[in-house]
Amino acid sequence: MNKFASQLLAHYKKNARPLPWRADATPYRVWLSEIMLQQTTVKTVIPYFEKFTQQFPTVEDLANASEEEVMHLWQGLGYYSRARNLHKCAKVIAFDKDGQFPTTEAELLTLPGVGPYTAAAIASMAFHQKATVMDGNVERVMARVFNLTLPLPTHKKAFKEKAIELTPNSENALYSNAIMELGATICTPRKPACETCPVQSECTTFQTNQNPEALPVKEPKKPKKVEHGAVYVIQDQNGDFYLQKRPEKGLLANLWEFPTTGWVGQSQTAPEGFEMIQSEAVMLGQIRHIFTHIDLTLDVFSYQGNMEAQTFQADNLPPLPTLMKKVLQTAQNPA
DNA sequence: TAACCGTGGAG
DNA sequence: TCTCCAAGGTT
Repeated sequence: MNKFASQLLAHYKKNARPLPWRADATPYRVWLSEIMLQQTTVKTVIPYFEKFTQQFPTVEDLANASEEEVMHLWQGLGYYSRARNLHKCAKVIAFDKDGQFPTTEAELLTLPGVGPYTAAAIASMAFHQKATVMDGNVERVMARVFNLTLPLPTHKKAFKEKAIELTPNSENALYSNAIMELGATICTPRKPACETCPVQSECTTFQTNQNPEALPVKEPKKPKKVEHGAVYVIQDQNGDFYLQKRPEKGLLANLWEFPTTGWVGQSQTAPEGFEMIQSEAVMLGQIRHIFTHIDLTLDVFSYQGNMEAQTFQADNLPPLPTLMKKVLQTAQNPA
């Protein structure tokens, strides 16, 4: 085993964080945690992981749940296509594969919601196969250890080749956890703890006294679209809320929302579709919500009346995305 | 293949 | 307030 891997493993064995999915690393629990951890921090994931494993102790339990139940538990975690793919994948495993996860990277890669990173993670952590996990943490560690200044994401392949070079033949599950934990806790994007790093002797950037915060180099991102619209919090005579389902594809797909106008790129909002109530609706304030690719501002209106949509009691609302929770918050507590 | 797809925290 | 970005995948 190379020196980088052995030093990293020695440190990890003494300092590993006791994460819930590590104690009992069954394929089901590893898979579930890895799907949740896609672009999501450990701290955010933990309560969701606990909820899911309590409600669905096995992949069969998850497969037999309703879509509504799964979406409800996922509420607030974001990237909702992950939840739909999670449910789809559970059904494949439970009903087509006799409850058994495939054990190789190539087979795992065919499952819904499982890409190159997650396939490698499951093969390594659940089945103890040799696989190289490649995520944002590992890219950053490789950039600094080898002082790679090639920009990402164009040169992802070069980073992966370096990561493969360092991957040990034994203790692969521990190593995969260890290198990501290094990136998450020591080799962090800003203010990395190089003084306490277990692999500083193997790190070119540290040894040549260069600035680790400058790495990895990333190509410029496209600016977000700025959009603006209006949302109407409409209550009937009983105080029940009118909600409608969003389209099955696209942003916040298939989730419930307060009725909104279209979103446009100007600062002026036309009450398209709500002309009839616009004159009587009361504007309560604005909310702003930043998505990955959209900077959205909504004018929040309230109105007493009726429309053609489903009503819900205030204390029994369906799963709402965070955007719509902000709308509700504004309606209940106007600025 | 580049665009799309949430949310919360750090600095 | 703004930028970055976190155990990425799909189309």
